Amino acid sequence: MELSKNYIPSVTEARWYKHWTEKGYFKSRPDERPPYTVVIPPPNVTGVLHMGHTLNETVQDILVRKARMSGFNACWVPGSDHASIATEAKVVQMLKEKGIDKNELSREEFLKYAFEWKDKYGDIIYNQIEKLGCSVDWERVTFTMDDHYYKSVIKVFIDLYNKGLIYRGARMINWDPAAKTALSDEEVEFKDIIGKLYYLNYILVDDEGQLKESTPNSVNSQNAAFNFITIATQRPETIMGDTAICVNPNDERYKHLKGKFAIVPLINRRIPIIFDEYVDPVFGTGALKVTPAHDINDYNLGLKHHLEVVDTLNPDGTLSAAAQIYIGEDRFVARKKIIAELQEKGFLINEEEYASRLGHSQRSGAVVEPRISTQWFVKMKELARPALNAVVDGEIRIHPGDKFLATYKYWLENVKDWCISRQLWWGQQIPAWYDEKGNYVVAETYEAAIEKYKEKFGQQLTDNDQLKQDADVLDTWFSSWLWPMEVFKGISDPENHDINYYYPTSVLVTGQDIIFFWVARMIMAGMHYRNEKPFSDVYFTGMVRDKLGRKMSKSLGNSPDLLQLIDKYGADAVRFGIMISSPAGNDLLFDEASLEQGRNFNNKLWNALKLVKMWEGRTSTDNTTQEVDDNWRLTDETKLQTGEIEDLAEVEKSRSHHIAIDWFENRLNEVRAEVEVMYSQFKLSEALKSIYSLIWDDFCSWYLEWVKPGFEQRIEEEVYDKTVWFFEELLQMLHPFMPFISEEIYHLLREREDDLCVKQFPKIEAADQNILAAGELLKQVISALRDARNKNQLKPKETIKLHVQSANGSIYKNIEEILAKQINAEKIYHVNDAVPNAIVIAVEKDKFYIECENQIDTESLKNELLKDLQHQKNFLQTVIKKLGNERFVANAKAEIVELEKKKQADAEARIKTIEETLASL
RNA sequence: GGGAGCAUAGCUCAGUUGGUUUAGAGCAUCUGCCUUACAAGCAGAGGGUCCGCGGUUCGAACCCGUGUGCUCCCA
Repeated sequence: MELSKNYIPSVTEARWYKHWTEKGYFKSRPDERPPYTVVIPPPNVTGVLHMGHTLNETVQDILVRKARMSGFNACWVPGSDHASIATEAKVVQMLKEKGIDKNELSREEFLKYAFEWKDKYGDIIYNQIEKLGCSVDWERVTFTMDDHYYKSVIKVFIDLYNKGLIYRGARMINWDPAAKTALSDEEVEFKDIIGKLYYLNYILVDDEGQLKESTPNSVNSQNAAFNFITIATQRPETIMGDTAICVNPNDERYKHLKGKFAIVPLINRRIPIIFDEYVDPVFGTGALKVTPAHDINDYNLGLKHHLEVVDTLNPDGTLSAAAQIYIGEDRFVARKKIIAELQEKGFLINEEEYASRLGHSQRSGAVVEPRISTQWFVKMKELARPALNAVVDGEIRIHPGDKFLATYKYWLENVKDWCISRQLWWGQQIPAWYDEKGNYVVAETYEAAIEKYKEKFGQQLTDNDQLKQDADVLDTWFSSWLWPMEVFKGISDPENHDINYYYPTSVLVTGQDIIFFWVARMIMAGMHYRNEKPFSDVYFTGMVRDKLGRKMSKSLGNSPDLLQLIDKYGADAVRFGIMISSPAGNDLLFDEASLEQGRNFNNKLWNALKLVKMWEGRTSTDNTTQEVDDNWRLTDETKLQTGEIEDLAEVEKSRSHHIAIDWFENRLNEVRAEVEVMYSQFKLSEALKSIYSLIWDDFCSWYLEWVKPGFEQRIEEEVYDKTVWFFEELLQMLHPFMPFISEEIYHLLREREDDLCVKQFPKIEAADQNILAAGELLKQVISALRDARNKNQLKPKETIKLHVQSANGSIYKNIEEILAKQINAEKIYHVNDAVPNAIVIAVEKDKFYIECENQIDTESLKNELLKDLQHQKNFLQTVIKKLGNERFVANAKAEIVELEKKKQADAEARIKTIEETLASL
């Protein structure tokens, strides 16, 4: 079979994904194996997968594939989220472009458009998940608005309401004037701004001071007929909502104002001066205007002092009739006009810059208004306690823990009630039913509501129109917090087989930005409804940034298109690129260069395949070592004794191949163990690096070169078989990270029935440290000799004669063949004395002499050796100093002292070698 | 304002209970190679005041204090 020059991902990827799904490898049904369950953090249906998702899905796929290959019944549930606010905004926008006004549609008509939208974008997302190679169970796709899901959300709402954990009430909430809905505290993002502090004069009047017709509604600084109190405010446009001025009771400046009143500029409302320690006398003028309808702190003050609440804003952010002036104008426009008027009329006496933070809606970006509004809330305190304990007690482990544990704890310990109603249509409609007077009952259906109403209010309703359902829907997170349960129908059918088998799930992989929105609340819901954690481990990935460290955003245009990347580099390379630069929990700086590295790695694997395939038909069975037996690793000496082989010289020739095989097998075991530890610590990037290096450096650069037969030469069958086997093992290790190419090469290496995708990992054998050390020494010697060739300008094609002077010459005799091949030596001699007129190299205790025709630059050789000598002597010095320190010898552990002694001996031996080498020059 | 985290090679990061041959990797850089798997490659090299200062210790990249700089969360 002819293999292409380079690996071409596009063809193989589609073919293998189809094969895997046809074979049903990703399908999971409960069985006797232990489950490994992962639920996808549902991407919302508003868009396409961005690089953050790509990282996230890749991490999950690696964990799931690894589990599937390690004896677990792996189940990865895909799905998507209806994303109430975001989707509704997009649908409204889409309708607008079609010339349709949402307000002219009925709820049902609007939802029809929304579901069309969902089908379109849901499919785009699923297509991308597939292209990326994600091994999700496609028969378990769940959407948060699916019928069973919808019903379970309603069921939970009713249940929590009946338990008194959900209530309805008028509270200060965050209002999004663009989306015209309430938001939860978590949906508000604060941004630093440079605002202004405006100093305003309010005219003071006595308590009986009814405003007379003649009272001016302007003051001039020259006009001294009035007394004033000066307040400082950031929001002069809210003065029409002022219902008091508050000062600190201990503030001497204002003590005389007890019982006095002030007049709100422009609208002439008379408001009391109140006293409360809440006010900081140092801030501004020490006098605070109180606007209960538009500030949470003012609202609390208002409750305490029984102040009137005047809401001067409409839901869309324009001024309401209650504002009396600039009615219907946008809050920001009105603000400018009010400032101008205040200035003109002399009320504004000063303004200064002021650093502040302004709340923005996470979804619409609009500046959020604090607003009194009647909404539905979840009482969080009671739900929070078990969720806190689950993490604090270590039942749920967070990775990386040190970073997020404190954040998690703080939030739960200071949790506030959760506003869950949204003034939208896209979502689960709140199951509350009202009569004309506003009395309500909570029930699943209209019929049930009628019954409930009768019970609660003792009234028989005769006419169907008498109860109306709440028009609002629930916060999307109020549905997502049930995700790990309801994807297995754990809420709608709590005792079913699936939920009992798959729950709790194994690991949740998600972004750290939704720790409160989602993670904490899922734990609450899980603890409440199943009395069991929803997952054992939480793995937080970092944020994907561009290579300059900037957040990826549409406006910067620095967010690449996933499908284009896959087209250009292949899915494996994308997965490789994003994982190799993704240290656990840290932000990753995305650079296409790492995808290129992934593509190059594909190619390296491909070429290794080509090399091995070249040997396929060239195996030789004409050798004493042809029989591969279980004891093939026994030393030849042992075999001699047992009579298995009769003559050592006979096997000498293949000896070096055995060393290569021996070494690589142990190296494989060593890395397998390392990778296993990294998996358990979620250090996936590190694991990939280890596998990458094992394949590229150890397998391709060293092992394959060591066993490579000469031009037109045959390869021993045992060596060939072992090589193919090693290759397979490497592909298996790589498979969770790069599933497509590993499967492809696995099948090209050898005709076979099975698939790598579900091949089970072997038991990890311990690595023999002595063999590993021998391999390292060989590599070290080869590198040193190649370096010497380089430095002495020996062309790669020029052959050399190598003389080895070692007290332990047999070591080098055994690896002579490899050594000669690797440094292009035509002949290797073993000597007992220095060889004159040669390039000398000292490695550990051994000396090497390169005999060649070039003029030898003794001077630079000498310098090189002197430099090394100095280094060794300095090192020896520090060791001797340490050992000479009585307190070190007395206090340090015995093995540490022993180690230092060994260091000393080794350094002394190296120094001796170098000195002898120098003497021979 | 409160809290958390980080600072190691040009860049991105490892570095285990403080002792692992006077600090490692990948990428980038430099040198030499079109060597019959691979130039998307091969061989080799250079590169560090472990942020500054002080302390604990026989011994500190690691522990403590402090300063500086960056990032994030919360009000």
